[in-house]
Amino acid sequence: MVAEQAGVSVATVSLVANGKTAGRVSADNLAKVRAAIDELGYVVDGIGSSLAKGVSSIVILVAPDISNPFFAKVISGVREALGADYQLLLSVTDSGQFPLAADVRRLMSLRPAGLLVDAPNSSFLADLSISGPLVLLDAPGLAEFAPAVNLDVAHGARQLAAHLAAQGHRQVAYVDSVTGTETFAVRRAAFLAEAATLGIEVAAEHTVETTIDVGAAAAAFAAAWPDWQRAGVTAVVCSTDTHAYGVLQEARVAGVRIPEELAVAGFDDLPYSATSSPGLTSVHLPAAPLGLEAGALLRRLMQGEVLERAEVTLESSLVVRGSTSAGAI
Amino acid sequence: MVAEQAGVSVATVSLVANGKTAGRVSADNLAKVRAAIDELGYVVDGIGSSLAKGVSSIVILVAPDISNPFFAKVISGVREALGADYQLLLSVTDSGQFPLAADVRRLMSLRPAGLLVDAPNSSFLADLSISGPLVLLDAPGLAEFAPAVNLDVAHGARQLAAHLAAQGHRQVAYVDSVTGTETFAVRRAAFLAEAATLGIEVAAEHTVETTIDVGAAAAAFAAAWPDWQRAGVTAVVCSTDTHAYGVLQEARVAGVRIPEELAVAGFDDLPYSATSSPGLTSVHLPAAPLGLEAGALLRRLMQGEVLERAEVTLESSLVVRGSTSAGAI
DNA sequence: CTGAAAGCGCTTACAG
DNA sequence: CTGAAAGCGCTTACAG
Repeated sequence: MVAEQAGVSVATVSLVANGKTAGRVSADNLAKVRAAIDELGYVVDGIGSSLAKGVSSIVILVAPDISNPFFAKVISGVREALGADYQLLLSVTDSGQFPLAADVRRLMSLRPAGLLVDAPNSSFLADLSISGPLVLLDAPGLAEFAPAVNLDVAHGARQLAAHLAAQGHRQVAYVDSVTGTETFAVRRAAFLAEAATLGIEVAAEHTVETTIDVGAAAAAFAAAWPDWQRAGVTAVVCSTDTHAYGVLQEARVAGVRIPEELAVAGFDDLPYSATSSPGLTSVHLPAAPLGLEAGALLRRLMQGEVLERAEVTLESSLVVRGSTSAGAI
Repeated sequence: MVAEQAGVSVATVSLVANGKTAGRVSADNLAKVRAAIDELGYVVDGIGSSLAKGVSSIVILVAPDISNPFFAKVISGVREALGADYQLLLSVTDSGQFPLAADVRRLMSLRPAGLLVDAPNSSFLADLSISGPLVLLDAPGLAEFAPAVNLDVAHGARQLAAHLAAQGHRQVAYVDSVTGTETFAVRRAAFLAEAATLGIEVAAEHTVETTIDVGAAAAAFAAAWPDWQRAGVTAVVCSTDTHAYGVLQEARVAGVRIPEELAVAGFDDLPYSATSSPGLTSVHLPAAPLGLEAGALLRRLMQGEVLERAEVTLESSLVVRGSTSAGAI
């Protein structure tokens, strides 16, 4: 250890570097060591430190889809909550695909201080069996596995159903996501349930599923629209805004007038939804607070607190724009 | 080391786990160790391994703006090139902000096998002084620091100038990005130079700068448009599509007809650019190839090859859509 | 308050 | 082909 140039033992340097000097290092030595550290530009070796301590200062965020702009806000929330003590690293997979539990286990061999898992499905969590600090994001119904911060997407979904009903829609189509993530099941179930009570029919044959991709959604809509139109469908709800962009795109190509001929709505309220023409009606999800709460929870866990079955739920709400309402932008 | 249950030494297990058995482990022992590993679900501890070897199997990708959907494709290209031998971790910062060299130095204490740095500026690289395998992405003019994979954005920029000139525009405004990334300087310089030779004027007072954010761009445009309009500006070029979305949004609010009254174009060709209404004319940048080439280069470096001043340049090209051409979608 | 020593889990010459 | 041993850079009881 180079910083012994301060004329003290490695033990003392370690104490200083870790700020554990309270009543254990003389002011004199403290100053000498600090000077040496500054001078040499010494940085504690993360690997050696991690091995000795048993954990690193890394927090790993596992997520199936970082390409989603929604996610950038979640990340900045997490970073804010975690502060400078921990390094946030993203485990990325091909978009929409969840990593294999085996991959995560390999990540765990880096001894992260904590793990954040976004939008997991239950089989993934069951496979995982992780011991360290773990917080789930957007994992409805999975609070049994670990503390979770969830979004009440159901609330927004019901608002959306009410909005469409108020606009007079009676036959509605649904574009679902193929990923087996719980949140999509909740979005759909909540919307369908509320729609049913309001006299809106969402026929099984008016439901399609695609990956979370503009092109895929556009193609699916193109294939389905003739049937839907014939059946009197006047609105389509998409499980994500990304799907909705595909529908808007294809609708423009096909000359379908939005919202007069077809109303379109999505979930997520991505930044572009305010920009598209017409603006996209969407269920707004609080991305930054999601990251912030999850980061705060994980932090407490990493500091040794015991949080059993902690579950925070954040509200969602409908933002109405021109894609469902001729009056709006 | 638990897997000694195979009845061999830790050394032998290590050999097997690292696939270095060629002529060093008997078939008999090989089988026994493999069986034990499978049975116990043993995973080599990354920390211990890294400490002994001196490097980990982590590749860190440092980037100023992962919220950009463009980036998702870059990442998937990198992953594809890197394969299963390396774990890709993203170092995230607040969007648009580049990490401090000090932060990166702390990351380096994780002993990554390699480093990928996207869109750096030269002062960041000068501060960095990294020794291990390092590849730059989208770092025009910085090939002196490390092997780099660049995008020939200048080519697309010139095409854009030619396109606008052909459409008869003579007074054009420019919306730049505030981040000090080289690529933005190149985009602007190439566009301005070509525009000048084609008789297009881009007055200094018709240039604004904002962060890469739809809202910020919209606000800047709203403030500038009255002046621009008075001065006869008929087209605005944005340094990113994200800026252009803000312009489109605000133009709609202000009742400016696109492209008749104002033509709008951007750079990046993000997925949403095909979806907006009108579609956004944009300089297409090959995202996935960028990641793929950079990953391949880094891989060679990590395997010990020496690549001096390697520089790969990928082409850009203009995609014309309705925002600059009434005939297009 | 301070330092010598053990130990974290591995890998790699080295001797056999 | 195989195993005992040293060492990677740190941290943390422990003895002084």
